[in-house]
Amino acid sequence: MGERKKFALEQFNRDNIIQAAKELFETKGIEKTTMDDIAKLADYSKSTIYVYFKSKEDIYNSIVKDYLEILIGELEICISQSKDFEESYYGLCDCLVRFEEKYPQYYASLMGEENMTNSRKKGHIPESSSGYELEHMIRRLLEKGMSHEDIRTDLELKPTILYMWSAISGIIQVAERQREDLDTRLNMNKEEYLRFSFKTFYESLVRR
Amino acid sequence: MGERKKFALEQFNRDNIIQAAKELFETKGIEKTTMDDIAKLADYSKSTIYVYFKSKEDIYNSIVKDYLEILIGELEICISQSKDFEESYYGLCDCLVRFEEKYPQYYASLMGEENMTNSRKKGHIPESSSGYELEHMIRRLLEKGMSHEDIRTDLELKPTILYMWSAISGIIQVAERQREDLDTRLNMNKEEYLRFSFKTFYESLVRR
DNA sequence: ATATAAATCGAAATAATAGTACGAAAAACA
DNA sequence: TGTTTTTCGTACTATTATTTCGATTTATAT
Repeated sequence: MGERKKFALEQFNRDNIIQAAKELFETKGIEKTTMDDIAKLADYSKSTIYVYFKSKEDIYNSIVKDYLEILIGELEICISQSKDFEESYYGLCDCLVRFEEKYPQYYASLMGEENMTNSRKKGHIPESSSGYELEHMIRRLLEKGMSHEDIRTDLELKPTILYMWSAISGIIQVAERQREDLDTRLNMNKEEYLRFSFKTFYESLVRR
Repeated sequence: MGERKKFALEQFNRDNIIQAAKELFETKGIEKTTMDDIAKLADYSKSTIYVYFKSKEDIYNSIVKDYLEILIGELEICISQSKDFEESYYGLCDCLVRFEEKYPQYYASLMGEENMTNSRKKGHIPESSSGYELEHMIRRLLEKGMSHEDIRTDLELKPTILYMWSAISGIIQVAERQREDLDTRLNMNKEEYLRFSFKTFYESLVRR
């Protein structure tokens, strides 16, 4: 009987909790947000929170998963609309940069740069490997829309795609980290530096 | 009077504590290592630990700083011994890869990928910006040993150095993260993938 | 050797917070 | 109306970083 309804209700409650947590994580930061905070804002008792999520990390991972889907959605649209490799490439770069700027916290998690509690704890492998999923997704997207005609003939497609992804994510990461210094050192803002790097990299990949 | 001696003693104590912490962090992991553990292993009372370090994070940061110096030392040697840009480049790559494999935990911190407690806490900027120092160092090293003759004439030197650094660090990061999958997907091991990527990138930079 | 100062210790107290326990109250349901 | 499910509230446990502070040991100087 109440199977579907029950499920819907459960989702409803989980969503409320996640919504509250999201807000708090963004304003107070993850570490400073307590389970009591979340309970209060979501207007549930703490016990109830623990009915729907088994831990704070569980909540965090759910949020990350949400953002993963958002990002993947954006990437899919952006790539599917592209006419050729060049458009896909720049679209992808742009998409990632915008996402990183909008949700730096979650971007880092999605990239596998970090977990909630930097759990490099010996032997503790994060259950939600959403971090890795993203890279698989990207590779799938690129493999689909890309052919041997698009890149230099001396490069093998599959390793090149991963290589390309490495470079792009490295560029974005460093650009963000060095944002302050770009101006001083290079007389460039982040925008310009990114354009320069993406372009230089693109041209190095394409057959000339 | 006892100025020099006092300083030496203080260093001695700090070193003992750091030594103990290092051991514990590596065996038990950072989070699972308590201040009591450190005190016991270092054979000091907990109160004394707090005389020399103001927090657990302070200890961690000191350790990271040590590794930063080690890495920088290795890089300096490796680059100063190189005859030309090609050697510097591959030496740098090799150095970083070896370091990353030896001390993955500290490598990540040095790279600014993570702090002890992933302190993306709002407004909390890590005091010890050792993360950023590394990048400056690398840039200095490369700028010194590199000239306009080494890279394509259409590229400006300074932005290119940062761009190069982005790509290298991205490649290493992704290679480590995807280590498991490289075999399945690319029929390559990490070693081979890295060689491929570094080489491809190098050739894209160099004037042909 | 002895008084003074500095370093260290011990042991208890504080504080913060994740997660648990469990009976009572409320809501949904049959 | 009786039964089941959900939610609540409150108190409790457990862990740990960090602080406090008087007592004790060690070094230094007179």
